[in-house]
Amino acid sequence: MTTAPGRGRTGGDPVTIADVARHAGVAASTVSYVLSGKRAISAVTRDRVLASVRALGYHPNAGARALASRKANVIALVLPLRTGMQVPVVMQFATAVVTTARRHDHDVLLVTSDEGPAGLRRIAAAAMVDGVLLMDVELEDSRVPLLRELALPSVLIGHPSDTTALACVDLDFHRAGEVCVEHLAGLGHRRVALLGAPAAVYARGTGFAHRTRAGVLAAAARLGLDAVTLPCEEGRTAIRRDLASLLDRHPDIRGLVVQNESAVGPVLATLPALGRQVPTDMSVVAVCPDQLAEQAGLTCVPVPAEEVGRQAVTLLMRRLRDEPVPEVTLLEPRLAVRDSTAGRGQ
Amino acid sequence: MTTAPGRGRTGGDPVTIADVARHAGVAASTVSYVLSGKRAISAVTRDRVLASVRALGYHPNAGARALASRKANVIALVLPLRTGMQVPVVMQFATAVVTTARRHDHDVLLVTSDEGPAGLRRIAAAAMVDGVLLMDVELEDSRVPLLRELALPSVLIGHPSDTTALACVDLDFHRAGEVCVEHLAGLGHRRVALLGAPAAVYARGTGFAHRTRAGVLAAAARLGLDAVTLPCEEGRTAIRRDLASLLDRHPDIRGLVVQNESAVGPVLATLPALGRQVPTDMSVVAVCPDQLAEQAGLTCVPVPAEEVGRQAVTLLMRRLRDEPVPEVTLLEPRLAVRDSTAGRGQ
DNA sequence: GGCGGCCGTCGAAGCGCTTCGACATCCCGG
DNA sequence: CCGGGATGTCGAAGCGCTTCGACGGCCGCC
Repeated sequence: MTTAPGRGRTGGDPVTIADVARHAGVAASTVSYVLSGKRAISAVTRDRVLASVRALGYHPNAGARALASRKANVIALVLPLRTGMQVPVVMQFATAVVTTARRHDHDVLLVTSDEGPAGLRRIAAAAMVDGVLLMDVELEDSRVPLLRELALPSVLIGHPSDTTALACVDLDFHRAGEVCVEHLAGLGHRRVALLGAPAAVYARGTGFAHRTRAGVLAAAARLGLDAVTLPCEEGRTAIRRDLASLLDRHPDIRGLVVQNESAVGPVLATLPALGRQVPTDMSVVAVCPDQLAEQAGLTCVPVPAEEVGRQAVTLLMRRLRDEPVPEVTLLEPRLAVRDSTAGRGQ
Repeated sequence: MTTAPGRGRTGGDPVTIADVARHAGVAASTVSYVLSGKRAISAVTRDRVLASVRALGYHPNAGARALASRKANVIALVLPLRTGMQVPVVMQFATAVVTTARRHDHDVLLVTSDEGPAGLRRIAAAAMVDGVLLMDVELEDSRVPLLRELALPSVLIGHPSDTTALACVDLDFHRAGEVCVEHLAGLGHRRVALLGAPAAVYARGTGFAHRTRAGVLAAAARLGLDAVTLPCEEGRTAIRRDLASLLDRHPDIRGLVVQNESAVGPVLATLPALGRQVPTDMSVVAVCPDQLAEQAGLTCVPVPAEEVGRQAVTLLMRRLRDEPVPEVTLLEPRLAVRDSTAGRGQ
């Protein structure tokens, strides 16, 4: 225990690997090898070094480590921080990402999409991160070619149209759409509608919106149901209007699939006002965060944000180790049946 | 334009400062000084260097820079990623932080509170960040003494009881509570109630909850109103129950202050069911994200998440430059009057 | 009994950058 | 016409870490 005078664990005096080496009576490289496990070290030396590490409160300097090893031990999380997105989902997702990354001894750098490709370029060129997690990927996403060009290990949340040489994780929204319709069909409903995302989201070519719609239509066709789909804007009054006009044009619809987080509440609030009790007159099933649906007693296909986050990080870590990963990982949707759906005549 | 063969801007070949120096025909240190502006450089040299920087697509290696300059140009954003928090607020806040930080040429490392003090220690000791933004600070927060000990530049969002040697930013929740009550009083209401955060939040000693309550009570006392305050749990049914029991015990309440994001919707939905039309029978004013209130046509004191985020980063940057900053920065609440409040007899 | 091989450790060479002191060069004033 | 302060540039010394090659000691094997 030869602690140099003045050496404490508190601010001001960063403990270096040389300090640890001196304290343990070994070479700095030995300390490094103990910590990284990249060479065999005798048990007795290892214990002595580890004891010194603890005694001095040593944490390797991130910059030096990154410089020497060419790994930052940081991943970037690129979030679509435009407002109006699926906020709680993003949050849950971010939590899962950070937690999982920490478990793999990595930290998370938060990057907003609106820095755009330049942001990615910068992050990559500065070697600030070893890999990237990209959220809210659109069908034709401008960042995708860039990722290929930069040869930056990445995992996408979402599902661009060309997934070659990428790694993507997503809920199987196509299947989710099918599951909703199958559920409604199983309850005996023959006419259903999808109240989808805002028109702008479809226009942007956002994968999940398109895929859900396709799934709804596919299942409807397969099961011989009548299905109509329409986008749905945000805001109480817009929703009310869209819903009213839908029911006006198709008064015999008995099943509603809602894929629009912010519409769930208003839809449930508006239906009774339009003379439809849920679930007696109208079955409602949503694709939305489970938290939201649970509160409202809503049958839904939850968006498994946490699971997606964990998977994404796991895949990225695998990529960082140069292990092969599947191009597309789709999570199987599950249906949580609650009180908002019921059979005909119940 | 002597580009070494094979040197491109794409993946694989990091461009170093030496490359730029060679390309521009100057010493590496000159390039550094051009980029940092820390020494005078002649216009002609500067332009030549900058041209080379652009031509080669040079971005300084973050690790090397951090190592040599002892600044990471990164700040940590410590978020309370426990669920059930004010999700959209957190998101808005995070957006503002990232955007503002980028404007100051800093990046943002996302850290979860649940790594706790150890996380802060690690980040600080590894010199990964130059400073820390701490959200969701409680009255007696265990991280506060640690911050002082680590001498880590920081800005707190929230307002612990002892702010000595700290820098805190927050909405003036005390004043917000007052503003709500003053508004209700101005409309002629004499009996008001505060439907607050979940009991657990008070128990945790969360500043904003306590302060709002204090503000409500202070204004009520000052203006001679009857005020009752009670916590409010989350979840539709709990809210309904709490609200019903409140109105049962105090049927003559005509003004309601709601400070619970997740309660806003259910409260508005439940009041008519309990025989109170808004605003005819009951005026409702909330302290919540404006987005939420706007949707519901609710009079509110918005939580200015963006503004707080910007301010926090600005203060932190100032701290990093060793400039003095005020210990407490309180943002003046403003009232957004909408359709949920009205005078008696209207 | 000697030698090849393995194990455990060390020293040194960078990683790419900043920064300090040194050194020209130029211009001004005396 | 020369000294001296700006002014502009350079070279070298690290920053703290990883990693490579080297090397001594030990064991087991022929």
